[in-house]
Amino acid sequence: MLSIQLFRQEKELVLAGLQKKNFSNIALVDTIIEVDELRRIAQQENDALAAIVNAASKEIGALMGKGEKEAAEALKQQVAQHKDQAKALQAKLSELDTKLQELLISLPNLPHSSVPVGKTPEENEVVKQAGAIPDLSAQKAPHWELTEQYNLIDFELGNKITGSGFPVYIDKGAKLQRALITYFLDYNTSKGYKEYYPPHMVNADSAYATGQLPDKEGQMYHMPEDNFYMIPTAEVPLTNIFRDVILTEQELPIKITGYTPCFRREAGSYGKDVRGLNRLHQFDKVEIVQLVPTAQSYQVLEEMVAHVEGLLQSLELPYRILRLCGGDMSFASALTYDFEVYSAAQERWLEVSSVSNFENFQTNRLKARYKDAQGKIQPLHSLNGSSLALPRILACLLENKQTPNGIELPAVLVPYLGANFKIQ
RNA sequence: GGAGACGUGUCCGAGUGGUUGAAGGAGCACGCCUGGAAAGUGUGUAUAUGGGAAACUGUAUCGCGAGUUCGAAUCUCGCCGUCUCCGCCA
Repeated sequence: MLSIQLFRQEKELVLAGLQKKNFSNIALVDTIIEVDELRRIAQQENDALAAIVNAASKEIGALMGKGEKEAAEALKQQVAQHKDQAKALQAKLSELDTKLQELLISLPNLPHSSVPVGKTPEENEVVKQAGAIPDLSAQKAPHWELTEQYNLIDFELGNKITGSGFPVYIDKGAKLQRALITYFLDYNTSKGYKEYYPPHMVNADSAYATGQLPDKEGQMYHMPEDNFYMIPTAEVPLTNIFRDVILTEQELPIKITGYTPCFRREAGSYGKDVRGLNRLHQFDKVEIVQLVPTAQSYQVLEEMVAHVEGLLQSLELPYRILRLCGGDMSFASALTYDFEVYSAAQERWLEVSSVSNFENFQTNRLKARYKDAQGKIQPLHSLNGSSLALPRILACLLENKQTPNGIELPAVLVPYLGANFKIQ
């Protein structure tokens, strides 16, 4: 969440940022400033009275110790008079505290100055496009035909077992999936990311800390009996490793990676967007997360972009990099680069990675900080990215690398699939 | 799931209603000592929030939340977690 100091000191900046992010309820900014002022007054009143009561209580203790019972009793009577007022002040303070917290948590992050103005995906800025788009004149089947032809994925079977959007990977399809996950993790760990295998359900505190709650309440699968949420991305458990943690300077930068399945309800999606592997309720993804000192975060963001780009290049896929406009960015992000891979049979770009700098938006909620060499507590910035989301990568590999004689998979996968692995 | 025990600062560990934000020890940091190191020794060593330019200072925090009390780490209730035993089980 945004720091309250920002509202006190840089109101105009907050307003401009929210506008760029296409956030409609701008009036909340004034409400927050008002509530903050009321809260501070309430705290001062509460603290002053508490100080009086505390001092008197100590004196009562001292008098009792000296055996001056009567004086102690008299003072007790006196202090007791403050009781109702003290309770009222406390209640008021905690109410204002809660209210302020709720207000702050409902506001999205502010966009970085380089974020393009815009409301729709069409207004995202293409910063780079690379990789040759294959010539599919000989054969141009969409991946849902290829997966059926080569018996790699059974969508209907998934429908039977669970419902739509839960495909079953079979035989070589399953092995290819496993190979891609392992390759992505190896690639990440070779660049200094430490691997974690986290839980696939999280509690509400974790979902709040990374910003899924309250913003995306309806998008996550919820288990009401235990109040757990199925993770929509590994970002949630991976980032929450550092909730309520004060790191030392030597531990930085934090660079971690993890594979998890991801679960998304995707209510309201339909049509060609959900065909085949394009959009699923359960899919696999390998994630990278970094926690770094604030001054380094934008340089680290570029590093992460280059990291993901290297992975796509090694898979020999045509891709482009977008800088998302204010209206298309996620709730928690300050700057996001999306990676899209060209699906040559569908003739459309599919998002396969999203790399974001959250600045201190998540770390504020997380209470993740570090102690510098002088022992002073300093804020951190958090960043994350997909490296990579599996289904669309699989779809593009199948489509782009199809030939009349089968699928010609990229050479980097040979160590993971074996030299004799052929889809034909 | 049932029964019992327990949950204190970076760690270990005291503390069962009164100057306790919390004894003592370890660790860590800095200083002294040393040719250098170890040992020894001195000092320091939580977080959040409010006030203040700062020094400093108010308040809150002993798993979490509520309650009793002039006063709670200490008493009561609820929740969460850990350990042991039993049950079940991949």
